[in-house]
Amino acid sequence: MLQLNYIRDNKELVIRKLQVKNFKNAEEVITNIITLDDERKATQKELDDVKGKQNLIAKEIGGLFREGKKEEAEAKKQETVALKESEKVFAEKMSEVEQKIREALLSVPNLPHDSVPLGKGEEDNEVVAMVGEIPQLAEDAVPHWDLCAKYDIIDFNLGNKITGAGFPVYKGKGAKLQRALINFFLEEGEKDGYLEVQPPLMVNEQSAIATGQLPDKEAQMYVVTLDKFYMIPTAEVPVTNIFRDTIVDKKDFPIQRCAYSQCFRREAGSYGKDVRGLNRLHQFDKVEIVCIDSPEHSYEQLEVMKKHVGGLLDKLGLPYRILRLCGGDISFTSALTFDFEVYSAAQQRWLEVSSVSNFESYQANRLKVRYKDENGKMQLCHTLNGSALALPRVVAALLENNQTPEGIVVPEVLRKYTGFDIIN
RNA sequence: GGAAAGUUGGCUGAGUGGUCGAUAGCGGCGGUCUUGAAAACCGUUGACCUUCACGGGUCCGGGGGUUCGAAUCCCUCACUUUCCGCCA
Repeated sequence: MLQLNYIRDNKELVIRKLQVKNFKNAEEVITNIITLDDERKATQKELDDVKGKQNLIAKEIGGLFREGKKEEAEAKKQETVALKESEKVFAEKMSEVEQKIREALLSVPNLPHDSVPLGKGEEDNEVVAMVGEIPQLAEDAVPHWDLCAKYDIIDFNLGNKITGAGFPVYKGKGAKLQRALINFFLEEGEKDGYLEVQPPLMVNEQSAIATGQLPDKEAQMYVVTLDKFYMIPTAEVPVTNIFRDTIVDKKDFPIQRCAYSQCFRREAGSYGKDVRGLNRLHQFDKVEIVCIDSPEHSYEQLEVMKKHVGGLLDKLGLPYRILRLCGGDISFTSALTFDFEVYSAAQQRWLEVSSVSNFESYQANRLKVRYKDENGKMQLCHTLNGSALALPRVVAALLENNQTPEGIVVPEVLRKYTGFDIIN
């Protein structure tokens, strides 16, 4: 959520920036919010006045009773009758206006950073880096879903039987490869100063609202109806909510957390080649990194996080590119996002394996994560997060890119975790 | 699943209808003492809305009610803890 005072002070800038995000009717929506807020202020003043008068009378009555002046006190009581009536009217108007403001603010996305390019969709994203060599595969190279079947390491049909599409069963070396990647990612995180946490996989409604999954993305989550819990779509939700309603110490910046979790996404509306094999799953494994920092340093921290994510891919020997998402493709809550995509050589496709974002104070405003600045003033923190990394597509690329006539070669860095160097 | 007790400021914990935004301790900040630190002592220390300011208002888990007046009484919801039952 944007801060109302910021909108008031920077109306033109806000409207201009919202247009970069292709937000419709920016001018109208923003003008309306300010008008509503003016109304709120006026109403509050009247309400405060009425309450002030009542408080005064109540005190007088208290004094009169103590002095034993009963009749005078009773007379005073009459004075409050009219005040109570108008209090009711103003209070109703107040909550009505506040509700309208809240709804309007929730509908406004975060403002994009100055560096966010204009654009409508993914075709307009800016490629900022290309790292590694695109592997040249043999003529008979096959996509990962064939390799999974050939070596019997990931069984999609079995998952279909047990649950449904998008819930594969990992077997033997496939399962071990999963464990190896998780351990590798977590230990690399620890090396770079991230404290490991293991969060709940279900969250309550409040947590889902705080990080922005509700109300807009409700259809993407699995819901435990009996208890009204939501299966997490990413560890970002529980890990960021660790800090909900807290005042953190600026001495602790940057606060860095990493967490492995399974993630659950309904992925309503997906179809075709996008969902083949490991490309898009309903349940998948991911190590997430979450940071909290001051507004002054959050963009520095974003670079630090990018370096961490890139380092993981370097070590795995996967070719990748980094995209700066354009206004049309960047998420509702993000100010600046870099996507990391690995090249999956048999599919000849780029697959997104990480998304690293700075949310500035947008999430923090809903979460109420604050710190005291040098002057002792309360300030909202900046929150950031990124995948480091999501497993399935990393596995897809590893299988495809490393296939040889003898089998699939396990990257050097993973061997101490897998205990084998080839899948055959 | 059954029963009981709770939810107060950064933390612990008083307060059961009127100078209570709230006693006290811890912690934090400032100071005295000290070469420095610790200890001791003194002072200070909640958030939010509104206002140029003075000031006014809100907040004692959430919501509603009673009352001239609610942290305090009533209703309701949520959560926590303890005991019993069940159990990885």
